[in-house]
Amino acid sequence: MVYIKDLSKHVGEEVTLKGWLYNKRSSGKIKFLILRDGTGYLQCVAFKGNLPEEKFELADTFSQETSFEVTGKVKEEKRAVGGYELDVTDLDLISAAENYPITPKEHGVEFLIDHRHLWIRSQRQVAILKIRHRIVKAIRDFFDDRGFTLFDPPILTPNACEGTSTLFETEYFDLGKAYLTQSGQLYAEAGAMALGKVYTFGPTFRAEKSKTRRHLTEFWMVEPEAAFFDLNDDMDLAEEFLEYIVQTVLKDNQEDLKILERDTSTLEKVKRPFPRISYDEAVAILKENGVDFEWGNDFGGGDETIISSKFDRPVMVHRYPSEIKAFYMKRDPDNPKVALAVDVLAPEGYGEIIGGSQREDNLDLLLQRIKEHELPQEFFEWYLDLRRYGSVPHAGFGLGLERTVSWICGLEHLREAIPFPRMIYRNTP
RNA sequence: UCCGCGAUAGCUCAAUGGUAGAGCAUGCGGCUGUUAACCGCAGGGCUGUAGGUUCGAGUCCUACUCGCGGAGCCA
Repeated sequence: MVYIKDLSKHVGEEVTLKGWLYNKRSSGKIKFLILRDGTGYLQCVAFKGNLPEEKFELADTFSQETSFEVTGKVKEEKRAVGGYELDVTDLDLISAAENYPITPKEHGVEFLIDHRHLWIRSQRQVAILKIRHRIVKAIRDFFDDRGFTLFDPPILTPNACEGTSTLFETEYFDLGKAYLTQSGQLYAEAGAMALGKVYTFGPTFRAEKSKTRRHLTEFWMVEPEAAFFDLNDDMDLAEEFLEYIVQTVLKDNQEDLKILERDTSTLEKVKRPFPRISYDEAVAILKENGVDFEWGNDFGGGDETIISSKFDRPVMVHRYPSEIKAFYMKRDPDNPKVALAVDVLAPEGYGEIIGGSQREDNLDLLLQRIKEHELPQEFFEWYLDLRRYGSVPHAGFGLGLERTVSWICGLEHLREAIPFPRMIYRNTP
């Protein structure tokens, strides 16, 4: 048995393939069966007379998504999808598929998402999932090659990490409530004090009732954290990281990007250095564009689009008002009103894909922040220990995997960037 | 939580307040190079639910349910 992606090595040979029927066309004495096997698409041509009569008729009984085995000679054929074609000499049914719900015509998003378990078989979804896989591998390769150690944080946690988001709650035996993690960052900080440079990579959960195309309740996040990094080191890392991911996908997934009809010219521009602007400069941009924006507020989705539209590559916005940022972010010694935080805004309106900061490494200041945010100090004692025993400057960031996939693939909605999206009104299939 | 929009055949959508229609899918027939193939025929509907207005409601009104998008919050 061979796979469609390897057909170039078998031109002229008779081979057997297995897969599913993607589409079928017939014209009397000739039938075209489009086979898909997860690695590609292949037009199988059944000429009457080239295969036993009963096998020729068997093809008529195959409906969309029927699984079957096919044998024939491989030849190059410009007219066919993928550039190769199979002259069928034998054909066998594996299992029938009656009335497959997703037909070759248009469907609404609601119908497709109801049938997500089948929708992922379609060409477009396969391309997205392959790119997602390549991005995940690029992320791991990037950090592994730069001395970062994978460090898995717990998913069940006793408290709200940043004390702001609404979290999913569950009963944890006799210990009361536990929550699904919204970030592995605090644990990553502990890891950085042990291993120097670490990254976490796993699912995170937000119970916010967000009803937008940019939100999921369950999504994947990668969070590097490095000891002895300041904000500039953090931004250097973030831009090298994004450049690597985008250029890797451009190198390895041209076919998939073509299927998605992604305009790759904007992705090709994702090269260092990225523009770095302060929050103040970003506010000035908004005001120049007629937005009535008050210093101290956070940017909304529309604001982010305006700011990012001024640049041809991702833009890093740093030094946000500390009031709107998490308690653990270090304040700028030159201006305590702002935090040493950075958000990276993707181009083309895809918004914030990275949020990061230098962390507060001073015990007394951190204690003060916890009080100001009215957080329960007892839950943070272990975190405060990191400042009690050899505290060092450190920084890190979090990158949302689905937003990154969404941006690189040019998707309309985050729900296509993950195999089984979890949204506020949907947890099936 | 708030603000908009929507719900008609398996799917995508039409239908001035006056007999509920098309394309795709499905079934049958035709075609030796098709590219979401094409041509012909056929089956397929309690118009989201409950009320109301009207001689008459898919269409107008009210409530509800479900969904979609946006705000807030964030990756």
